Amino acid sequence: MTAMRILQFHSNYIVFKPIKKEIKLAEESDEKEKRIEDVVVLFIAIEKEDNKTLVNSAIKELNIFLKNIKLNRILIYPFAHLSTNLSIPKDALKLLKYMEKKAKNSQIETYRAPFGWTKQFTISIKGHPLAEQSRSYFQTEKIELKKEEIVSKAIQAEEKMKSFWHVLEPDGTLKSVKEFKFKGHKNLDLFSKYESTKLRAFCEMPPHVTLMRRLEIADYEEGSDPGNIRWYPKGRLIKSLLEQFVTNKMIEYGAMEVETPIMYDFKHPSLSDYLNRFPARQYLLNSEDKELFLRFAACFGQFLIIHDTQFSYKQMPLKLYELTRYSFRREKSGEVCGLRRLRAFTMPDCHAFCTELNQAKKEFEKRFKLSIEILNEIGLTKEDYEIALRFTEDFFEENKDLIKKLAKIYDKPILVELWKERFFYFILKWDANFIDNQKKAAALSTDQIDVENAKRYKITYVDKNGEKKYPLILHFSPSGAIERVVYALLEKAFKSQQAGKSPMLPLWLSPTQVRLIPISESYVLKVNELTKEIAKHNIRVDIDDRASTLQKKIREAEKEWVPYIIVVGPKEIESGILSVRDRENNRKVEKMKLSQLIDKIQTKIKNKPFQLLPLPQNLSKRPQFYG
RNA sequence: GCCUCGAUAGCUCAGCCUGGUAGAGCGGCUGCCUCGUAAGCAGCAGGCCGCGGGAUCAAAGCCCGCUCGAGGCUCCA
Repeated sequence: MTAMRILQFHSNYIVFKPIKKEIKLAEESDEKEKRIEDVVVLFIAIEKEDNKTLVNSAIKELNIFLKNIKLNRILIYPFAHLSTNLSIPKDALKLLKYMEKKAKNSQIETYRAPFGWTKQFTISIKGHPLAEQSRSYFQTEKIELKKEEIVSKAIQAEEKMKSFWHVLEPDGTLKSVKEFKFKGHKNLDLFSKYESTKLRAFCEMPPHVTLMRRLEIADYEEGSDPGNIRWYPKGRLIKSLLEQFVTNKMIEYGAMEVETPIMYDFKHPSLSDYLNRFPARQYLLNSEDKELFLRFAACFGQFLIIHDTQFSYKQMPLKLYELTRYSFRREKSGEVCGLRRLRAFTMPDCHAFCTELNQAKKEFEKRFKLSIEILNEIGLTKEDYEIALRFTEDFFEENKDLIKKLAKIYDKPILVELWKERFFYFILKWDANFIDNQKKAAALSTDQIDVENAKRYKITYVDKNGEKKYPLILHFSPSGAIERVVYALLEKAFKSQQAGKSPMLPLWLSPTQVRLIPISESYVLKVNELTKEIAKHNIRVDIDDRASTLQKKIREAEKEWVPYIIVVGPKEIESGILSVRDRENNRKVEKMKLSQLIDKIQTKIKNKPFQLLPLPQNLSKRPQFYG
């Protein structure tokens, strides 16, 4: 069979130097050392049967390859040692020159090492999978046949997976994305484009990263793996409050909180099957004779519990809940970003085991409402996120009632991803997506109806007739990863700042809720009494007792996003009327009694968890974690 | 994981192209000021110029590799 052999390397650089002419026909050369950076080097031996047609198809393939690796530079390097069937030098040189011309004609930056010389070379080859290739170019008919086979298989797989994008209106009508008018739904438009066309915007450091550091919430930890975050006291407080809040909500909903291990035996029979389908993103660790992996969700722990649990239709839907601190996913290094996408994250995860589809649908709807409520109480309203619903054509035809209900509950257009056939383990899924300042979407809450894993984990319940049956499993995260909620709150605050408002966190999450600023040092002692009085009412209050000016202290409190700032001097001490600077109300100073302030705050943070200030009450006693 | 860019004082950054003594502002410390709603004044301390290698008489600077970060690609069970 005729074939042209090319050994192809994507190299960081190649240095070569012609040493000695080998044949009469050798080209002229200056015999100087040449260096070419970031180049695809093609080592070629021209064989007897090689011809222009083969060169043409080689260049064609090469073009595709270059596009793939986003490079446009090649070096044609005659290398006789590749073959024992070399053509005569005259023909070989002719063909090499033809190849050079063809490459140049198709806009490739082309270099060629001289023909007919012994050359010395050093090459540094890149590490990616496509960097080293040996290619053979066959006669044309052969190539086409091969391609056709590949293409038809790819099309089959793609058809199955292909997504059709629609928008579901609150009244339940389904329109294709092309038909839908996005006017007035800017974020949905962005989201649909993000999902379907993968269009990305350009920005510098994500705003929330700058903020999480400046506000001493969280920071990167270089001493760990990328995507593992350090949390400073203020950040730990915020995160802890969110964790408590979501957990309380889930217990109220009727879920039973459990705690399960973070690492599992790689060889466990129920787990290995599932794992081997997705080996790419796991953290693996070896411990003595065991191979373990870190969980990437709470599924394993809860499934293993429920596998050993006796339950019947009478106890269903049965709900288990766990706040995983942490779940681990070894996301690709280029995807890890700030608090948006981590490798170690805190995930509230609740599984509901349902008897059959009707029960699952009912539960699904209940949780959909619950999620919207939870996000809202956290401080993320329907305006802050967009919902996507994903299902198969069949499911939609048979369950329009549920889809319509969901549309009505959300009361805002929903992006729909429709598949011809089921490809994943679920038949229905929704997710809430936050659109950030870089116009990137990040999923928060999500729920799905899983029809595969009960069988895989041998989870059964006993039905009315005493028979063992596989339940449907709902996978629910009421808020999404807690880190991601913090990210969304910070990005939201930045958005409001861009809109000319004072950025802030919700009052119940603000590390300092009230800051007292004594008018001068001589008032510190008296103001301290006031601080204690306010702290008694479960309000996080602190006092700026540092030796600095009043104006500067106010500026710093504003930069810290403190919701209420109170300057205290002789007037306040005598009258008992406080001048309260209210951040939410455009930083206007309002006069009120201490009891009024306490009432106001307590009303606003009613039903939210409380935790004490995690820092010294006196600012003079606080270290500076950042800046 | 790939491509491109970046890393200099606790923070934000200049210097790098064209190699030859390490710079500013903020912050910190000390002193003065004792202040009425977003930056008072002065002085001092603070640097393995991300890490490792190379070429050079000489490297923050040039070359190679690595780590971490950003954008893009890809991916997101």
